[in-house]
Amino acid sequence: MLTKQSGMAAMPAAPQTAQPAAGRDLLFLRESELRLAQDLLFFGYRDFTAGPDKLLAELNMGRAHHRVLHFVGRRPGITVGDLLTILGITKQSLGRVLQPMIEDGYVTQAAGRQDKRQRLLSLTEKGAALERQLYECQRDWVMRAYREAGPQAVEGFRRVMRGLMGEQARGELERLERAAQP
Amino acid sequence: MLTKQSGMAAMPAAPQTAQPAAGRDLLFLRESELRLAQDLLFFGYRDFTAGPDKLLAELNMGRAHHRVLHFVGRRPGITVGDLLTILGITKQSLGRVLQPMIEDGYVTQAAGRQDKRQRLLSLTEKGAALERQLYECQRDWVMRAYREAGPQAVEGFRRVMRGLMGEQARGELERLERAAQP
DNA sequence: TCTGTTTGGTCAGCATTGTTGACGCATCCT
DNA sequence: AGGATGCGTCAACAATGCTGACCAAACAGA
Repeated sequence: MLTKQSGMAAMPAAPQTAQPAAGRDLLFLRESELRLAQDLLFFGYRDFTAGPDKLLAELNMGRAHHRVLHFVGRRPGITVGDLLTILGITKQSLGRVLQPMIEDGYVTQAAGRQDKRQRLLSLTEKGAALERQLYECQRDWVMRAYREAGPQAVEGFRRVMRGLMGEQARGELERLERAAQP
Repeated sequence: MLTKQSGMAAMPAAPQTAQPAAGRDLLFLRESELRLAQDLLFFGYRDFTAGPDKLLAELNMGRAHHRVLHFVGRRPGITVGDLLTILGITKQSLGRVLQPMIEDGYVTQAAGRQDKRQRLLSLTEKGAALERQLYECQRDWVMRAYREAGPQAVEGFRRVMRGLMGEQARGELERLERAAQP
C-alpha cells in the first residue's frame, strides 16, 4: 500500500555507480540518517522546552519571556539593540514582552553611561530567581541526557549544534561566552 | 554579581573535594556548560528551521505545514489520530493547516480498510515534491554541520538528542524508524 | 439490533508571538 | 544646527497554539 515512489524521481545527485543496488543502499542510509536528524531536532527541542513552558504558563508567561530572562541573565547590562539582534525579532515584538516584565519587576533598565540613549537591561532579584528556576528545570533535563550519553557524546553534540548555527549566531554565541567568563 | 549559589544545592553528584575552590570551579564549569547547551539549542534550532521557513513563506505556509508534510511523508497512510499524537497538538490546530493542504492538493485522504472511520493521510506528488524541496534544504544544512563535526561527533549528537526526548517521543521515534525501513 | 465508544470534522472564541508601517522623543555626532 | 541613532509606542494583521461544544459515521459489545 502506498508504495508509490514518486518523490524519488526528484532524488538529487544520485551517484551513478555501476552497481545500482550499492548506490541505492548508500543513498538510503544517507537519507534515513538525515531524516533522523529532523525527527531528533523536532522532538528533542520540543521536550527540552516543555518543562519551562509549563512553569511559565502558571505565571502567564511564554517562551518569549524565557528568552528575555535567559539572555539578559547571560549578559547583564545588555542593550535593547543587542538583545534584539540576539533574539532576531523586531523591537515591537520584544517590547510587548519586555515592558510587562519591567513593570512586574523582573527586569530593570538603567541609562547607559557613555550613551544615555541606551537602556541597559538587567534582572532584578525576582527575575534572577525565576530565571534560575527555569534554568534548573532545563539543567536537570540536559544533565540526564548528558549522563546517559557520556562525555564524548556531549562533545560531539556541541560540535554539531555549533555547525547547525549560522555565521551570525556563532558570533553572538562567542560574545555570550566571553561575557559569561570575565 | 548573581553569584548566589542557591541552585547549586540541588546540583547532582558534585564531587565533594576537600578544596572548596576546586569544587566551585568544577561547579562553575558545569553551569557554563549547561548554559551553553541552552544557547546552542536556541540558536541551532532556529537556524535549522530558517531555510524551510523562508521557502514556506512564499507559499503562504508555516512551520506547522512543514511538520505535516514531514511526518505524513515519513509514515504514509498515517491516521489523523496518530499524526495528532506525534505532533502533540489538538485536532483543531491540525485541522486548520491540514484541511487547506488537502484542498490545495498536497495531501490526500483515504478511508481505512479495516476501520472506515480512519482517514489515512498520504502526500500527493505535489506534496512529496514540496516536502523533498524542504528536506533538501535542511539536508544541506545538516550535512554541512555533520561534515564539519565529523562522524564521531554525529554519533554523540544523536545520543544526546535522543536523551533530550521524553519517553513518549522515544516511542514515536521508534515507530517512525520502523515505518521508514520496511 | 440497540447502545455506547471511537474517529474525525467543524464552529466560535481566545492567547501568544511573530510581522509591517508610521510616528515621536531624547541623545549623539559631525 | 541638523541628520543619524536608540528606544518606545500605536495600529493592524498573520500563524499557530488552546478550550469548549456539537455532529456524523463507523465500530464493538451486550
